[in-house]
Amino acid sequence: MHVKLEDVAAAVGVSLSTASRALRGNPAVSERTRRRVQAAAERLGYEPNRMASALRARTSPFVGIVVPDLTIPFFALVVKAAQDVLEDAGYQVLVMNTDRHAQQEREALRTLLAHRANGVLLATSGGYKGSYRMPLVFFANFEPTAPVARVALSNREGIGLLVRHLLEHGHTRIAYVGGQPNVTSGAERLAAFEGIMNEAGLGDEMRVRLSDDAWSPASAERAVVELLHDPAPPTAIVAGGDTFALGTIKAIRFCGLRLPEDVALVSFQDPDRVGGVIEPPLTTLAAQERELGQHAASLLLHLLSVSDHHASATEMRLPATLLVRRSCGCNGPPGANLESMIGLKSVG
Amino acid sequence: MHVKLEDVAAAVGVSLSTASRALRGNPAVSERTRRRVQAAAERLGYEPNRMASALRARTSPFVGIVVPDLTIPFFALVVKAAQDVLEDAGYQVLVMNTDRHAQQEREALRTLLAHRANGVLLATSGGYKGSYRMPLVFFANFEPTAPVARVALSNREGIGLLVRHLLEHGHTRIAYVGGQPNVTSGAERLAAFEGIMNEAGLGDEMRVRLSDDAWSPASAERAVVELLHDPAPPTAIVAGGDTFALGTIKAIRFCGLRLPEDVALVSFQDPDRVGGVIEPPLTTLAAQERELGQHAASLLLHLLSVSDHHASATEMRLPATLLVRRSCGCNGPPGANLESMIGLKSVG
DNA sequence: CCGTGCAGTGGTAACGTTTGCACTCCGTGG
DNA sequence: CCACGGAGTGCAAACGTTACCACTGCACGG
Repeated sequence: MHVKLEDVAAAVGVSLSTASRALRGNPAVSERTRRRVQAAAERLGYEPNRMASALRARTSPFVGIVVPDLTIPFFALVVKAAQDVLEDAGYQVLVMNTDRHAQQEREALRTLLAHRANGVLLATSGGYKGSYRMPLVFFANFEPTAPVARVALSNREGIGLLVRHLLEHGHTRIAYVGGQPNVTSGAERLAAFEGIMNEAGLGDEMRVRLSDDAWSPASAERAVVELLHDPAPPTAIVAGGDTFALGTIKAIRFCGLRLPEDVALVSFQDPDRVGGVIEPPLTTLAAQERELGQHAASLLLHLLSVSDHHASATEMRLPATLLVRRSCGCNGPPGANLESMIGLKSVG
Repeated sequence: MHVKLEDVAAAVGVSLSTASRALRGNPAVSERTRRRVQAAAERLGYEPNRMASALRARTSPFVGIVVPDLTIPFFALVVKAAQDVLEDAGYQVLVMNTDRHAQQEREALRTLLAHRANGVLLATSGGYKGSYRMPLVFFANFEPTAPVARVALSNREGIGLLVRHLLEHGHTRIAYVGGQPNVTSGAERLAAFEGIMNEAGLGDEMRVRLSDDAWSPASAERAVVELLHDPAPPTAIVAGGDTFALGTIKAIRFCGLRLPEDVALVSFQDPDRVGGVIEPPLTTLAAQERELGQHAASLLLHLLSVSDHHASATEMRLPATLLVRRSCGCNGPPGANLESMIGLKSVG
């Protein structure tokens, strides 16, 4: 069905070995022969069978990226950035979704093993148990006990920036709405919030509500409505992620309150990256999906190059930056949220 | 490095053939042997080398999906839906981005050829030239002249629903803001708008502005600001996609106008799927990413099963449905846009 | 008692590449 | 004139798996 090396060799009248060498640029073949072989390959539409090459050369073209869900903008952006880096390095990327199931994560890793993937980028949902005999880099969510390289956002530092900004505004009754601590991002952000509040002597005034396992805005909305009906409602809310911010906005509106006059809001991530049309624009941390993906990919490439993937259990954290906009009560210029209009994407 | 079939066979004391048969459930091997082989494979952590199997069995595990950009929510959702279907059918999916470059699209197709992909799902950016000797299904954007199966949204019908709704409201000076006609979605939506307006005898009152090649909201915003400064500005705007709707909203606000009182807006897609916090909620067509992905994948699976991929050049269109919300001027209940809260996703 | 058939197994040739080794030329220096 | 070396090429063995064919027992019917 497909034209193979043999056909090319026959067309030129050389042996398989020579044809192979000519195509992969081996200097042992004469200039004249190389050109003739390349011409024939072009003419016949020859495309080397990568599985056969990989088998013989005892190498694999693959690298895996395993994420909970590709349709979450955060992961889509990280995956794209990582994929670009890895493909530039000559690898073929296999993207796998786990749908947040540990079982599916294990299956994904087995599949990658079956393809003899050179390495894996993993945002774990809890399915990682012990080594899988592949170089591995955790990103975003990791297994704290595993001696494996990882790169993540500065969850503690980021929450610190957000909360301290609210404290500087004079808020004391601050609530946190975030995800379950069963993944790294949820656990670290929650712990950071509690730590800072206790440190500030506001342990009694803080309120915490955690979303359901699906990290849905709907559950955040319910939680915030509940919070706001409290006899002593919070004057400021910290959202532990973009969807929680969305739920919070809806809840505040639902209760007939004004943002930021009645309740201030800051969020770990901006749900409004793509449009900048939410009013008021949200005070959030700067987005770092590209950096996260690029760093994770580079780290994996490094591990692959040194080929000693047991040694490096480094941890890399991307520094958090606060973007003060208007949802915290600061007086930014009213109107459209212009600075977030960079790097927008659209449906094609 | 990796344990191979030979090791498993040796551990049990059977031949390679028997071990192979046992693991792939060939009924020719006795129950007792099968169990012993499976136990040994388990114990040794054997994972069959899919590239070797594929090579020998003259089949490939792969199917490709080629999209302009995975970080665009529309494509992310379609890809996820298609990937789920294809993986359930036992295929390994290779996702490739083209960044809207015809050249990158051609390279992606060549790469898939090199992996001997069984078939491809392609949202083309213009790189498709002639056959690539693989079963192929276009989705969303296709090559009108190529005799290849395709599944797409009902662009004409959808624009028809949107425009006619505005006409029923009594609007006559209607503007269209959309993408360049260099891809199917841009071309069909634009043509539909012009067709309906002319048909309604409003050819003179219609205005058309096309975005730059990147389909960016920023260029839509500029275009709409321009439109609104016209001596006879449009009273209603049709956005040809979600990003154009975003740009339009910002432009309307920037001009100090009210939505929908001063200018009505309807959009082909909803930029606010994920939150439902934009005020007022937009009148749009119902989202169909899942259906599109599933149908495209099923169609490809069908082509693969009949193994005669030259015959079927069918065209499938998903029927469009209008979701009347408030941006068109209809009196929906004020407040949060609740019906769009289904199927939300979050960062993990 | 022998032929037949079938269940179970092993040997081995592929699949399409890459690569170590050996071979053939030829030019050059001794 | 012969030995030597290097440039260019071909042969054949791998890579890990699957599948065809052949073989061994054994049970059964005639």
